Amino acid sequence: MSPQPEVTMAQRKRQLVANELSEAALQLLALKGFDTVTIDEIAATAGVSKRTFFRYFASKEDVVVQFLADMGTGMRAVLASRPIEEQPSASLQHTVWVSMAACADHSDRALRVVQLILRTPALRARFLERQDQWRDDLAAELAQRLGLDPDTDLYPQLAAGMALTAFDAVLQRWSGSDGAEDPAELTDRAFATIAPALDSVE
Amino acid sequence: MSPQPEVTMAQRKRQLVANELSEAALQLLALKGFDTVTIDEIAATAGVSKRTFFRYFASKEDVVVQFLADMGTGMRAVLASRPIEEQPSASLQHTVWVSMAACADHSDRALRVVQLILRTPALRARFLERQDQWRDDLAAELAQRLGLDPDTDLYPQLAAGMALTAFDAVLQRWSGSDGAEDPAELTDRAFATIAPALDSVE
DNA sequence: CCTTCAATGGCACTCGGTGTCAAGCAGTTA
DNA sequence: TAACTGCTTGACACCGAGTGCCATTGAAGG
Repeated sequence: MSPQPEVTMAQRKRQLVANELSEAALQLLALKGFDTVTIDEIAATAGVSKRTFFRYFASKEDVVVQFLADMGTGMRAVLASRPIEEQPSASLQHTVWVSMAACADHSDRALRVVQLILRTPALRARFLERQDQWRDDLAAELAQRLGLDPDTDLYPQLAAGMALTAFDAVLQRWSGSDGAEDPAELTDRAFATIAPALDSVE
Repeated sequence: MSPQPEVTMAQRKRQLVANELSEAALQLLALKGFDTVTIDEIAATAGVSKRTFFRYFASKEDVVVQFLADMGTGMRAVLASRPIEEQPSASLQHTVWVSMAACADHSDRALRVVQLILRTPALRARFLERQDQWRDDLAAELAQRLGLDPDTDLYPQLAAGMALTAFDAVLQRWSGSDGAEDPAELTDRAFATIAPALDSVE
């Protein structure tokens, strides 16, 4: 009768502590501001020690930004899954659209997190850092798809940068409207502006 | 007989200490890596105390990134100085071109600094932060020039983002080639790709 | 000569972050 | 039940970044 449910109890407990920590951090940071809240405070609220906090998260910023971790590899995977015949603008638009949809899905938590990130300089900096890595990933994938040499052609890097510029703009509007504006429609509008540059390669 | 040469000796000394600090930091950081060098070390090399270091620079990253400080306001000023009839792509291209030219001018120092920034994660993060502010500035200037409402139109933000994407790509190539590639030519190529999107507004 | 003011150095302190170690506890084997 | 193993935890010491405070110095100025 399910002696080993594939996940040991230790693993479940670990996940539980991570959630506890994450939730405590989010609440405190949103309430009191990023730099007035100490890690001891967060850890104490979650009922663990400061040392344990750092066994789950690498830094104070990471508690908030961590949920964006695999979004980068996710974006590259989505882009890679598009048909090769598709126009770059369409492939990239779909890629951004999927990420926005992921946010809008659990908009309860995602919206709070995004708003906190965008209005907190230290967190926004980490977010930009992540985006920078995503750009490299997308550029590499684009170069491969189009058979371009990323060392001579500027296109992959520029196209990836434009797509993420669109993503950033859409995310900003979406969070600025408290989730009221439609992510899909915003994405459409942004790519309507950008597309002429993305597809101008022959 | 110029009793007050407009600059007091205290001011000159201040500038001198700043240079000393900046030079010591650049040399040590490039030599030993960003995180293995302590601020005490930098200060000692420059012949001052750690406390004095923080009277000149807000953080360890600032010693390196500081020289980019007014580049942002500079870019906005350049954009604002372009004739209004000019196509946005041309105005923005010129704006980026001026910044690159500023780098290429004192390429002795600028190249070292840029290379250090781009290959050091902590410094690159600060650089991205700065760029983020520049984007806001450029977007605001664009919106004003074109009579657009930045709260409804996505164009200003997107156009500014694309221009800075181009700037980033060009800077990366330039520093990657140790200054061998021509900044002006790189800028031309980048904007050749981007321009169709920038001028598609009617 | 005396005053004023800015720059400095030293010191103590907070906080983020890390290495280390001993203790607690689940699961396993005898 | 006892012993062993492996993982998680808390406590402690420690380092470096960054700040507040105060006493000292030295240049400028009356």
